[in-house]
Amino acid sequence: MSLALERLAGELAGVVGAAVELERPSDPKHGDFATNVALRLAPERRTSPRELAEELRQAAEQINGVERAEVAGPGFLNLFLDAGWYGEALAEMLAAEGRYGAASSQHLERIQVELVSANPTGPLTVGSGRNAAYGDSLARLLTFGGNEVEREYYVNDHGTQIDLFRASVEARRHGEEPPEGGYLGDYVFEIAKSQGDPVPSMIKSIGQTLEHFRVQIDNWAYQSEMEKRLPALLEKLDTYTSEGALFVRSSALDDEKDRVLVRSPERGGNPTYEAADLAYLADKLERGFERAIYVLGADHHGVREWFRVAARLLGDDPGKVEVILYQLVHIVEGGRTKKMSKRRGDVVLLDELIELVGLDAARWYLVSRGPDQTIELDVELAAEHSQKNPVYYVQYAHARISSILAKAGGTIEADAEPPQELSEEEKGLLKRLVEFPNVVREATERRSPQAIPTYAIRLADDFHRFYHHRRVIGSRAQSFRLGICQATRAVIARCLDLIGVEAPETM
RNA sequence: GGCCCCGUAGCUCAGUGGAUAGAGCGACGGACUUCGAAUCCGUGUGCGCAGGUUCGAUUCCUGCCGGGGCCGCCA
Repeated sequence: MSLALERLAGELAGVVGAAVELERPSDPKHGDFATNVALRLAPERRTSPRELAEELRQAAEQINGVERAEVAGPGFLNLFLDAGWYGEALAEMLAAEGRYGAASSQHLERIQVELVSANPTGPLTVGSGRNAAYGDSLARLLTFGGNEVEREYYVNDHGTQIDLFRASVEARRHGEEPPEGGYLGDYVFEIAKSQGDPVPSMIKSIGQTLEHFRVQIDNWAYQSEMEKRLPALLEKLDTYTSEGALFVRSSALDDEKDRVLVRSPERGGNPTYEAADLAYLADKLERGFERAIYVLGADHHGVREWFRVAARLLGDDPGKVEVILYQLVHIVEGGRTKKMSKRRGDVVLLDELIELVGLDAARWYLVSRGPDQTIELDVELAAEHSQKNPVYYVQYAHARISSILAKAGGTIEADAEPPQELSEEEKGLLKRLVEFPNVVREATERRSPQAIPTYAIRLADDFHRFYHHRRVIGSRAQSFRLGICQATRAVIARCLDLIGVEAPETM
């Protein structure tokens, strides 16, 4: 929470002897900030909520920055703050510069975020784009919070799907149809035009798409490398052979069944994906990550429990493993919905979406929906509406402020005296800015980066309203208002950065 | 059959154990001699259904209805 708000909450907590949370009521009549602490505490204090609130009210009115306090409803305490408090809040934001909103006291960790990890059997789809936009934004939030974060892409470069992909390309090179279960997409024809193993070049092209999408992968891990660690790993595990296949006794650790790690000779004798998962997790944990976050599509829902079991099989803490599932992206064509399939070739590529709606709009769009929500993407509609994407509304506010600050010239006084009486527009905007640290904290804790674009829209909204009603340059409160502009611009820029979107000076 | 996600405005979606549930799109009407009109101001309808927990539930729990997804020696 912002320091100015923390100070208020702290002083109230001192009075009541318990933690106090201050929230911003939706109705301004209910104060600038309010707390329900009396309601929560009344039962254990054996008193009525209103009585407790009244006690708190009298103490609150003695606190510096509180203009007046009211008890309302069943026992809410509503605080009305004076201009001095708003000045304090603004000074804090300006002093913190770009760090405003970054967490200061939480437990920091070394975190790995594994994201995308799509098979290199074709270009990235918008489904992978959703994974990338979500995972990267989460990584940015965690980094902003002070954690040490690494983004990793796990490449399935070995196995049935890869063999089918190579065979499909090879077939097209000879003008033949791909084999049963092979890859039918148009891109296979393109790849078939060039010589050599299509897998390495596909991996390279995926990397380029991600880089263009502003996702910086710190490390690429390869399934084939992980499988090399298997023999040593298998010796340490409780395994047995049945019908020629090697099983691990995972059911002993609450898994729903024992898992095959190495297939029987009749089935090729190759290690399964679960085996590679296990070796890969061992590798992650050995590298010292205190938390391994997997960002996976909802179709991987079945493996969620497996990763936790895997940690236990390795004798490590399953609490270090965090699996985040996001629902799939479906494509809508002519009013009909269908699931994407890379094998069938029913896909919308991430590169296509970017081309169609623009990079910023694509990132904004894909991160704006909560991970639990299925996205139904109508490409035609998306292209048609792209100019109306709220990202431009937010970027416009940033550009507009940049223009004002350029016109005003000079430096901003961090401690500009607030006017005697603040307008509703100034208060509204400042209150929104005061909320920012909480928004960041909750977005991070709840793994909900979509809260950032939502907040950014509200902030831009408050700014545009302020701009229309209150003149900045040439007003008596110019210095203070320039400070507000400066702080607003910094927070908008931060929001956009957290979701990988540009903050333009001009548009 | 077991498990996961969703059901909020005409549409696409936010949101929260609290006081009158929001935004964008769409529709209609206003506002540029003044810091950027990609803007602002105004006009409407809604938490799938039924119970439970709670001072208070759209939010948590259970059941039902409806939609999507996963349950293979596939990845």
